[in-house]
Amino acid sequence: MSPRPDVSEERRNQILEAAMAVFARQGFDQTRMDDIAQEAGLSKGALYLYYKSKDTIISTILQFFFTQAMNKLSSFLESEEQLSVRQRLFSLNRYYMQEMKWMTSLVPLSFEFYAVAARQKTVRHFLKQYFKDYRVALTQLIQHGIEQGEFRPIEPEQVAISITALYEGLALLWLVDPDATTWEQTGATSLTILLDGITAR
Amino acid sequence: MSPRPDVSEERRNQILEAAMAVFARQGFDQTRMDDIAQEAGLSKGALYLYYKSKDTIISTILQFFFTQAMNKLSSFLESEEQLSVRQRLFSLNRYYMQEMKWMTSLVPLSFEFYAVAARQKTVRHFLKQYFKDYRVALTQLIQHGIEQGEFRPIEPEQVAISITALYEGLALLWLVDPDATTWEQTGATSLTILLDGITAR
Amino acid sequence: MSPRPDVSEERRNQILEAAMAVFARQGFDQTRMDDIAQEAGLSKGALYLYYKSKDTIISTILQFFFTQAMNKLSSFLESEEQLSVRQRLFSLNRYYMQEMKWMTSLVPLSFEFYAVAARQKTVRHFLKQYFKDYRVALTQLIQHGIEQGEFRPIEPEQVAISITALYEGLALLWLVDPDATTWEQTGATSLTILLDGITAR
Amino acid sequence: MSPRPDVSEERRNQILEAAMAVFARQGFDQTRMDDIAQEAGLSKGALYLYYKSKDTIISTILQFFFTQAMNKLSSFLESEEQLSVRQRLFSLNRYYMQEMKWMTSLVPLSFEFYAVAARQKTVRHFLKQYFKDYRVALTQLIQHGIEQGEFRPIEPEQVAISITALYEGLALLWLVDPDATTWEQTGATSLTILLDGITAR
DNA sequence: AATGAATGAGTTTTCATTCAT
DNA sequence: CATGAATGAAAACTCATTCAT
Repeated sequence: MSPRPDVSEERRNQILEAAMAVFARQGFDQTRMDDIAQEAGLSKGALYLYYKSKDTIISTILQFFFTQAMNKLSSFLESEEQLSVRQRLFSLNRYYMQEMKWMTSLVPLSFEFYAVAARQKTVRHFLKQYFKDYRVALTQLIQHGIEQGEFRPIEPEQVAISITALYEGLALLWLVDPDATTWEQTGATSLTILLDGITAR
Repeated sequence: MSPRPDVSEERRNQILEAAMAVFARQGFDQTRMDDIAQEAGLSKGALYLYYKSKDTIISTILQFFFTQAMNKLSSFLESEEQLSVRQRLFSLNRYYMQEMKWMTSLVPLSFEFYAVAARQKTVRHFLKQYFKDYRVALTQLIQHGIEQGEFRPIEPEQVAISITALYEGLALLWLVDPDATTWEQTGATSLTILLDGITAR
Repeated sequence: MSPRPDVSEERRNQILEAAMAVFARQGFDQTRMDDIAQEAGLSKGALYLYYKSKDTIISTILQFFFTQAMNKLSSFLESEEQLSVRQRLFSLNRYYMQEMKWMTSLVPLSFEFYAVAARQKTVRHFLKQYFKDYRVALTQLIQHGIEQGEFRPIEPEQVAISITALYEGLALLWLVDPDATTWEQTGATSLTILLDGITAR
Repeated sequence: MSPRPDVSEERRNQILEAAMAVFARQGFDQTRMDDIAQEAGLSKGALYLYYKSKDTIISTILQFFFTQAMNKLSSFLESEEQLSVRQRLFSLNRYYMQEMKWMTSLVPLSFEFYAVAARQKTVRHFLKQYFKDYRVALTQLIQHGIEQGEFRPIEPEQVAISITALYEGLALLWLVDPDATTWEQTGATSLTILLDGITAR
């Protein structure tokens, strides 16, 4: 009479979120299935009802995490089309700097994956595609800036790479020393310098 | 005095190098003491004659690895004092790009440490100091450039951070996709853009 | 009286047959309650409505399986009383050889029980009784043959044991190598030899 | 100075014997690696120094057990060539009946393997070859008996199968009910009947 | 009656570390 | 100094059984 609602999807997310939290805190290898279970408020056995193995959880997170990051960039670039490229990049910068606060706990996850990428082909290939998509999106934006006369004629892809590298590097420095500087301002300053370097005069 | 030469130091280095190689290949957690012993051509027991534990090996590598990186930067900055700051930075860039080739196998090690830094205070603090030293050194150089009139008056520390972040980010992108671009050129271009952004006009 | 017919017995048999099929295929220990449930087309929970535990299912099968085997022998021996003992044994032989075909899938079950018998007193005792009953029935038949002058005076129980052993042994050889020989003929030949050995001359 | 003797072979046998004892007592699936370790007087870890897995131990036993059984038959058949075939078969019978006593604890092992054979191709194939070798050896002996005029012209292979089946069946009956009869005599009687059935008159 | 989600004790296997030789 | 056999404390994963619905 009362059809039990399907809790599968809910459980899968519940486990995924718990796993992300614990992985970010302890790293993949230092995290026990028991830790995830406890964080999720489930039993160890329940984990295996929804995910085949620890590796499956990890690779599900990999996809979820970077797909979401890419989606955020895409939707950001699609918006505010009336603004100048420079303005849109600064807007993105502010968005990232603000994200930092609640992503505090998730940035470590990125670096877990980067470490794994060095030794696992599948992870490396996935991230390769992610960074490629990221680069392509930024390249288009820079190209647009060149066409609009905002930037001087410069290889747009190289700029895209520079921007990507800059932000990944800043994330690392921030991870290691959150109090070293006022990161919001540092992000803005770095972007300013870089854009000044390509701005048409 | 002692008839036999002390091989302690030799053995310690032998183990360290073997460990670095294997750690870079497999990651800290995926590496067995057996793997290190085999790579070093020693027995597992011998490892414990020279290092108290696996963790001790790891933290010895941490110090060796980043201290060496810092030393390289220092000695680089001390040399070529007759050149312009811009020239010296490009020289450093060439040096790094060239290092990439033989450091191919060691870059993963950095990212192992970055992942660990997220969860271990001691590692994080060590890296914090490393990046601080790095930042200070570059800040001095930039400051010198400003004083020489090469660069416009800009917060030199922010530039130092930007440069550091840029190169760490490039290392990551290169790790994930070594064939994505001509990294030597990309390094140079990125630096060009950045320096163009701060060059006095 | 009850509007709904009692499906209990039906369910119990449904489960038993499913379990026999799966046990024969995978062995007791390698069979999951899930496997039985699936084979029976029921839920895992339903199994526990009709059987207290996996062990209960197994011991119910033990009883069902060998009781049925004994019943078959009994009813066989009771029939064809007008024939000679020799003829009745050959008739039984043909029956067994023909059974082999459809019992193909259940012979493994016997050997599952034989393996268990070695370590579980209750199973061993049950089989002990089964083989005793079997022996007694055959002994009577042989005794009858002696009295009829078909066989020379020989310890009838020893013959009964020999016949039982022979058929159990043939079942094993057939299980291990179904194509080694024409088992129907081998069964007949073996019986011929054995009966020739006790036939009055 | 004192070269440590290689204990590998010793350990491997030590483990094998312990495993055989425990497997015979508890069955393959009911035996824990801990049980074997304890029986062998070693730690669980030590087991894995000498055998890759539980399955490896089992299949090593499979080979050891049946190869040894075959060797015993072979060497038995090669001896006493001056005796009649009948005498040699009775001699073998006495040997087996006497073996029973110390094999008490190992017969269960056979039936463990027979149960596994039903579901594992590799085990089945191994046993298939074993029984084939066994059959061939006995066939030669029977053939010799026919040529010597001891037996009437009868398909020797069928007789070999009958003898093999008879002894395997007797082992089963004995396993289930060691006290049912005087097995030494039953073995002799069974063989007598069977040989009487093929003896030239 | 029936379901199937959830549990958690139990099992195999791994591996850092020790220590007798 | 050096070895490598041995240890045993984990850790991933399984599955009989329970129970809310």
